[in-house]
Amino acid sequence: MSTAVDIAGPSSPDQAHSSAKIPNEPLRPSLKRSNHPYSLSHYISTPSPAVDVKGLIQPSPAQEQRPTQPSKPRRAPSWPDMWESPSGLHLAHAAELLMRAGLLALTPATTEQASGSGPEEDEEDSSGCSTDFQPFLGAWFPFSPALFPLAGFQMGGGHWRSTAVGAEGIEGLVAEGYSPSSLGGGGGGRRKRKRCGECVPCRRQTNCEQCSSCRNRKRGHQICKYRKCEELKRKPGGPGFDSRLGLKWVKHLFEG
DNA sequence: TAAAACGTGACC
DNA sequence: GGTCACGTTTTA
Ligand SMILES: [Zn+2]
Ligand SMILES: [Zn+2]
Repeated sequence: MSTAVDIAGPSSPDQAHSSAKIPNEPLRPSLKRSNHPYSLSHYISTPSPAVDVKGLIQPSPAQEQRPTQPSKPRRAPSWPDMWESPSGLHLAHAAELLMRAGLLALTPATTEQASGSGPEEDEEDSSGCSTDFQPFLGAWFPFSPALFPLAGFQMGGGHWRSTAVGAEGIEGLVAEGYSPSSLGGGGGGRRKRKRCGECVPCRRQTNCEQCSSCRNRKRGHQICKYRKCEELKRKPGGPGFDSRLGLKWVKHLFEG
């Protein structure tokens, strides 16, 4: 009874509350593309969406117009980037093994999910983000879904479709790879994950200004609690999962 | 164990 | 150089 309410949270009256920043679009350029036309009532348990929608979604026309790509063509997510786990584990290796075995068919599971033909965004909080891949696993992946978040290989974070899918997928890219500069140049520095941009909190566009994070933004350096990405809330390696074990297992599967 | 504080990566 | 916010460390 709290979760649902939490999400709706202290619906900020309007973006005026969104602190100073959170420029009309709280989401970074790469994010704001995800201009979902959903009727908010989807993610909010509010009897009268019309009202909240205004405050939360804000159909700013400015968002509509896409200036034919920002000056900075967010480089397409190259595989290696996505495979690198935040924990330093190179999923690439595992992936290679998988691909060699023909298991990893990077087919975007977006077929209809993105089509919007189905208003039912079966997006149930966190599960929604990682569900994309579920079919794969269930179908012919010898791994349990729980294995995937293993090496920071979070579907929610680096949505696969981004690579294969067309413009839409790429544009909506939120947590595509990481900046090339930060990848190797950092020198062992751990990279930050990015919000998925699709979960309920991510879709929120305004800060509540009431939660502890909002009130304590100066010191807390945290995003509004109601906007905290569900994916980021999860531990990078999943609860009680040792990523190294995961890789070992993968190798073991293919190399004996 | 959760929350607060802090360091700093990422982006502009 | 400033802001935002993720990840880690410290504190309660
Ligand atoms: Zn808040
Ligand atoms: Zn999210």
